[in-house]
Amino acid sequence: MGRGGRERNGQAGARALDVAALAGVSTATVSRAFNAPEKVAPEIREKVLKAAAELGWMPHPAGAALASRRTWLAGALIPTLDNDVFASQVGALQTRLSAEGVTVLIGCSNYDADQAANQVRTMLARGVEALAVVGESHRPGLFETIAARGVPYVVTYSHRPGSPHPSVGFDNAAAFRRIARHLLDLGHRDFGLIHQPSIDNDRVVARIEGLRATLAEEGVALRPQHVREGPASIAFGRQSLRSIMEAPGPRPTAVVCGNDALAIGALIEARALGIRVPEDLSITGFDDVAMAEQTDPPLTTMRVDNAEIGQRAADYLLACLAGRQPPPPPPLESRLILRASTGAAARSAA
Amino acid sequence: MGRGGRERNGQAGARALDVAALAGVSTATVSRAFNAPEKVAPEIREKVLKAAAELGWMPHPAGAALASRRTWLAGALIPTLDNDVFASQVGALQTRLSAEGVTVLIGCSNYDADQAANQVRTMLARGVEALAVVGESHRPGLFETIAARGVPYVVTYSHRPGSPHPSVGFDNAAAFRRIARHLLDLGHRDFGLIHQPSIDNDRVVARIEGLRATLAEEGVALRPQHVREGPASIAFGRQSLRSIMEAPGPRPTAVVCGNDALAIGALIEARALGIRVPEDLSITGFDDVAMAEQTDPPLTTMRVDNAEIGQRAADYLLACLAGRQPPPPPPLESRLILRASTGAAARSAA
DNA sequence: AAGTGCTATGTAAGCGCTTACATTCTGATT
DNA sequence: AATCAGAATGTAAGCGCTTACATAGCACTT
Repeated sequence: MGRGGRERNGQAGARALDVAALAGVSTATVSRAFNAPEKVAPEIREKVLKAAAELGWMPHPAGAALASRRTWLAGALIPTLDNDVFASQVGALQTRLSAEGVTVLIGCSNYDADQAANQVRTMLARGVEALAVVGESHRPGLFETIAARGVPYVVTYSHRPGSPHPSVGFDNAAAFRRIARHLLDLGHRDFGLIHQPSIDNDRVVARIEGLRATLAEEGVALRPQHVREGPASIAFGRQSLRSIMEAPGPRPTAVVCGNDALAIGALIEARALGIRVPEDLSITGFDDVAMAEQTDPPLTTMRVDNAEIGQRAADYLLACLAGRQPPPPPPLESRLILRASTGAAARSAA
Repeated sequence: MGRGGRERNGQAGARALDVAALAGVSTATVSRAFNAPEKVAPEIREKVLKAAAELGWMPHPAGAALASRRTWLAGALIPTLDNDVFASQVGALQTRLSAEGVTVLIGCSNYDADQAANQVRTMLARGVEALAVVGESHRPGLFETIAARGVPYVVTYSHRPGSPHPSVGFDNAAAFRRIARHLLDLGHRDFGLIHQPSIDNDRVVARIEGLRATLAEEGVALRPQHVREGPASIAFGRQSLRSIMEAPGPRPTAVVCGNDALAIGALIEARALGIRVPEDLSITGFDDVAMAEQTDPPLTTMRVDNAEIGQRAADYLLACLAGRQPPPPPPLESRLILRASTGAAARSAA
């Protein structure tokens, strides 16, 4: 039988009806004054706005969402907020979307595919109208679920040629091919690799494959004893470099790292071990964090414009929401930043 | 006259009514099966859940919000996502809140008070039921606006004794008093200071005041030519240290930095200038970032557990939402991490 | 046998807004 | 003067859900 006794709670309790009454118009006009100002005569619009201001009224989003079937919500699925790379992507995405009145919901997967799937489910349940998700290695059916809802989405950060998904990012494999080529050109033939966990992480997998493929072109292979996989931390970089250099057999003359934190760790440990960089050993990073140009020697690394990824992803999704059928975005370029941590290969210690 | 021709859009178009029909119950029971399972007989609940699964139905949040007057939305206002300190706070806040079914909306002010006010307005309009905001120096009336809506809030990151707001954070002034005391104890009497922009930033202001106050106790004052204010970057730290050391008159024997990035920059520049740390100059940071223990020499700095701030803020807000009147949270401790960048004062060059 | 207190379910009235369609009013056209 | 197009506004029917209250069913009492 419903609640009966209306009893508005004194607080934030103005409704469109109250504004309409105060302005001497109907609720339809109130709504139009806010959502389609051009359809309301200027002086009436003025009156409505004044009445709304007086009552401190703003359209209640739940009511609006229900009636208009629009939520003005978008979602961003990222591995973690604790990584600059994703934080700045999301930041840019949000800035761009909020300028169009779209609020961004953030979901963190903590690099776990199940959590990712849950977050997406939650966002969908919340009614997001567009979704940006980092990477494309997710639980099977994830993208289908999204598409089945008719929600436009875009993969961010990585751009794999041949991927069935629209994506805004760069080609991770190509980026590492570029690094490999650079080192090969310097004469290196013995390589080490320190990288992040590759499970459920297509970016890391692509990088490793890009590296291996390019080395293979010159008949060079990575030796297992020169490869380390672990947390993307300075500490892991240090410990890995030490154990690689202590491994039996010939030492690598170049160590490729999955990101700058690992590379900085490697650099620090090399110094601690009395290994000269780049004379005895070349080291490369990835990301070009602020610290990379301040290390001694400064770090050769790849730069990617993460804010631009976020922004382009936002633009793409916005275009989809506007009903345009935008072309899949082109890949972004990553750029090799040559600094002093790489140099001509030392005579191999083999 | 309303839309008339119902015409459900094939897609995600199941309603509670459809589920009810399929399960052979009323919509009330469907609702209860989801929101108050204990009030529904187990076998009926089972049937409802199965029917919902079959139709791929989930409660539509706008309808739910409208009817229940609950949005299960909370907001977090931070300066920027581009800073680990805030990113991890938000991350922890979100993890905790989402475990209770609350979705977090993030607003970035970019250190601008007007943007902050706008973001808060937007979040309030979106119907957030609780708010965590970094710092307390905001546009006058901001907190009143929030409180007027009956929305519980908590100030994060800083905890100022005597503040009228509930806050989860540490006492920035006390933290810098601690640093000052440490350096005074080491015999320093000539200080430099490199800090972030202080406008609209109560944390930075409190730190500076804590430092000045403690120095004053020993009759020590900061000389204007030894103070620099600018972006919290490694580069600004470098350039500031150089210009401080080049300033006419006696050089400081200790330089206090507003955060680790500035301190790392100062450390790098000291090395470039041939100034020995800590023999000739002591340097301190703030935050204890991962890099701080890897610098040469490792950096003396203050550690704050940002994840814990986020988590406690979440717990406090959750308690408010549960209708409990939780006591204002106690301040957190920041901890001085003594490393090798600080040492006994050199004989003053005065 | 009738009454009592439970608990599990159903009924139906909104929540606050948008929007299709109806209505009114204007000024231009015939 | 009559007609009509077009613009501005009003009317009122939902959007999909929750929940106060009513009701039915059941196990005990007395």
